[in-house]
Amino acid sequence: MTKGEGIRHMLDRAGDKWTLLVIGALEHGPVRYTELQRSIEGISQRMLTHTLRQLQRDGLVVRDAYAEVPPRVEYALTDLGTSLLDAVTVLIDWAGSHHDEICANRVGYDAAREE
Amino acid sequence: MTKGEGIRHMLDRAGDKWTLLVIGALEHGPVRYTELQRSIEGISQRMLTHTLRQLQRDGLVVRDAYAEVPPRVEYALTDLGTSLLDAVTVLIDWAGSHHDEICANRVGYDAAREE
DNA sequence: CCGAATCCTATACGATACTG
DNA sequence: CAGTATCGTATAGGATTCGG
Repeated sequence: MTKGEGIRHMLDRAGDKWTLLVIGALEHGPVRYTELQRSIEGISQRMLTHTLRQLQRDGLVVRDAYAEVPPRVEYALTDLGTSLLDAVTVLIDWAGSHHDEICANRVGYDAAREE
Repeated sequence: MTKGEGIRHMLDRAGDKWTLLVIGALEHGPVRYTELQRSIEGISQRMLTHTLRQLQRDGLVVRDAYAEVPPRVEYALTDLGTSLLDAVTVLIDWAGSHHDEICANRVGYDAAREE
């Protein structure tokens, strides 16, 4: 596989708005549907469900439903999902380290355009 | 910064369709505009220019124009851009390693839905 | 050769309402 | 509690054309 294909493939899975946030929310073990919705600020039911289905389909997340009253459904990372989280952590750390620098660059760039 | 914010911030820079591909294309030193367009398969002029401007603004890429005939413009990664490329490489490798596995999972998932 | 400007479309996403 | 269904919108991005 070429480098370009690798990047494209990765972005197809993780490039949307919520996928990485959902994976991040599952970092510490199984989480219930409602708990996910609370912990991921701003996500709608529609997108939470949709994102979870995508992740299930790719084998990154497993869904476990318990026949109880009230119903309980838990989602958890598979080994594959965990390995993606590890890989993504590097990028998250980079973003955290350089956030201020990038913001400063933007301010400088925009200021230069206005002259 | 929380983990959620870190993920969101990273995706705001790199989550679009072309950013990481452009950065990847600049891996081995300065590249001319037309050369970039050739090496990044499928990119339109509009998106190449737009993506380069974004990267310039964030300080990830520098633009060098030479007053020659014919005109020559070269783009290159800054140190910041190079550091992002390093962080992204981990994710590219992950995608390459697990591409087949994910495809197989999808086939299995879809087959199960059709029963 | 290196773009900018315009037009157009697909789709990702949010809001809302409803169900087992 | 854990979803599904429907609708409306915003925007990313492609195609095309024109300019320095």
